[in-house]
Amino acid sequence: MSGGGCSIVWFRRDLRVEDNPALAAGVRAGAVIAVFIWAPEEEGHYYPGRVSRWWLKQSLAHLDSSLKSLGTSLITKRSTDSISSLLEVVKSTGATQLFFNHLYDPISLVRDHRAKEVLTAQGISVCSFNADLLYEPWEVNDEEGRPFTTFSAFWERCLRMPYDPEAPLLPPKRIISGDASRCVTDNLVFEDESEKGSNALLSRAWSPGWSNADKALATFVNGPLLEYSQNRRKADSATTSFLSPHLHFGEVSVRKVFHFVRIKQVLWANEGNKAGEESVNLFLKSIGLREYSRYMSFNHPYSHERPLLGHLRYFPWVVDEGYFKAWRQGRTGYPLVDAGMRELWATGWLHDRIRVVVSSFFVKVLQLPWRWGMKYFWDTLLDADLESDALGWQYISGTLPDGREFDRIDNPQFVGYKCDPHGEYVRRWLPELARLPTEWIHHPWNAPESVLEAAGIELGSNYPLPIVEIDAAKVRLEQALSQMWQHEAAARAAIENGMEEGHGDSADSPIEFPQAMQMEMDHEPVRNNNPVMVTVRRYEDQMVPSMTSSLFRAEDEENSSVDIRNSVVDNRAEVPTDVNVAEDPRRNMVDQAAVQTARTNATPHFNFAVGRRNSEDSTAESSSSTRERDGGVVPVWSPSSTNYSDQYVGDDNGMGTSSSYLQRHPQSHQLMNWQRLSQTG
DNA sequence: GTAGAGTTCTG
DNA sequence: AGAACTCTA
Repeated sequence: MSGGGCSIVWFRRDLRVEDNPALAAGVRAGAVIAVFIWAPEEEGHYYPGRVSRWWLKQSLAHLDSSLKSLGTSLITKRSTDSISSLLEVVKSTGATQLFFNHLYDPISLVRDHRAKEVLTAQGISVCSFNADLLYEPWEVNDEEGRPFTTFSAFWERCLRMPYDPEAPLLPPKRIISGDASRCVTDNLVFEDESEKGSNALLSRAWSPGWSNADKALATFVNGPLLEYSQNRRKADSATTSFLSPHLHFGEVSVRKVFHFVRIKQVLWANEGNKAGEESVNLFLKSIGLREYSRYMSFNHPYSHERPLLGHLRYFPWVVDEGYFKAWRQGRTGYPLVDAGMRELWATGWLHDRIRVVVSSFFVKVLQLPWRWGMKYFWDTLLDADLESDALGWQYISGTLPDGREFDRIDNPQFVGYKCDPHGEYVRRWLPELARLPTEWIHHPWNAPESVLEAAGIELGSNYPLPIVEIDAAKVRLEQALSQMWQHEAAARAAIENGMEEGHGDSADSPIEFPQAMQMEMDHEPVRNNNPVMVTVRRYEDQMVPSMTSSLFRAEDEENSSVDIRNSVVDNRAEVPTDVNVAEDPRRNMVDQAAVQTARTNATPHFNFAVGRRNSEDSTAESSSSTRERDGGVVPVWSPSSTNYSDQYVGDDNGMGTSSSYLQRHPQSHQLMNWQRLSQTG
């Protein structure tokens, strides 16, 4: 309306027309150009996996048709640099404003900040919004104005915030389309020929797109939610929300989910329905975890690559690609683990409980580096989500103050009888064990020969023996920990002698991904010169030998969508991803301006650590800038504004230099264990 | 009312 | 694994 210049609404992971503040702002301002830019190279290692790309493709098509019915359409751009593409769109449309919604992964924080700077410098007015969280990360602080470092404290605070999360916005009634006639739309390619077959299966189980997300929400709230607290721990029940991929792509807003569910809760509370009330609390907690993952990512933008607590810095991870492969293929010899891994491969989906089982097995029993596992999740999960997965894996690895203790090994056999008491889940995904009685289903290695024979199982032949015994794993873990302690002590001694800097030694650099995975991720169909080769190796590498096509086909023909979905997962996305911000040269630049910005914006970052904390710092300002909802605060984060080493390593290794993070958790289990161990060692 | 066992929960 | 919590005799 004003001036005539139209505005660009930049869609990213907010692929919805309802409760989309950026879109609403665009509509309010006049004519709108809706844009989506596909620039996966910006994600570094974390090029989206096959199933995730499939989802994105569907979701964009859905969004486009919604926009069309409202009066405009989605401009898509294939790019290697989002910001230049934005500039192009600006030039070709004469837009004068840009609206977008916030993201909190490390790459986006940097990119969006830059986008704002660059576009503003071009005279474009840029406004960004919160569309992904109940509260912005910088709104949620403890009494002293510092960010929380444990989930429960964080979540409690969220639930007791003095103001409610914004109420969801209605979809626009219609959109006036800006003139995009001179703006070229690229045809985006999300799958190659070889992927189409596998992808075809997905549409039987899932319906991407914002209005489907809405339906999924309604279905869940009116159905399984009531018994969520009862059923949530069953691996095989269809009682989870199935919202995680929808949430990942922003097809439904958490605020809507929150309000919807809260209304139900009030209703149940009035009826004295205790179970229902409790279910809502539990479900909201998993929403809270998603919320927290963004919070952590914002406050610790390296958390997808490096542990928050550094007490495992010298842990000698097992770098064994054979183990890794056995895990991926579901051939570890532990039925629950194997069933999970095969389900993951076949469907891109896992119940949250099972994610915990397989990742915990990965870290504690196989003792493989958690980033490998996280990366595999990234490649295979339908709801792959960098922040959530980083949080999940760190939790499992015991590198969060409130994570699991590192030296606790979950026994898949016992866990199996808890979350799959009748072995149905195992039998579904491990056909070779289908005839094994429940008594032995989670520990076939103990079954009498006659039972195995009757079930047609020959251990070591058509089903593997345990790849590592649990007892052996315990021993090995203890040894590894004492080894770690020795290194730790040596390093400490070296520092005390002034021999070296505390950081920067080899223990700091992450273990590289195995060759095979590097290949998988580096060779993306779209940008690869030789797609055929790539595709093939990729497929072979991830193929699950014992199920192969037969299972696929069976599932495919008969049991349609419901069945695949039965494998349930709850709404918590657990996928990891990792971007190479750490490699970003900017990280080393001293950029006072950025620091300044960051501070005044009160975006409490990681570590102005101890020193800063005492100085009056930005608390006061922060609360003021905090609530400018519209147009306001972009999550400003700039790698240069943080002192990397301080951030975590220093943090917690217990060496004198330590600063922020762990110091606030002297009581943490991790630390205590660690000290205890240190004496042993 | 209490000791002790059993159960559940833990982000 | 361990704490907290519940049930039982």
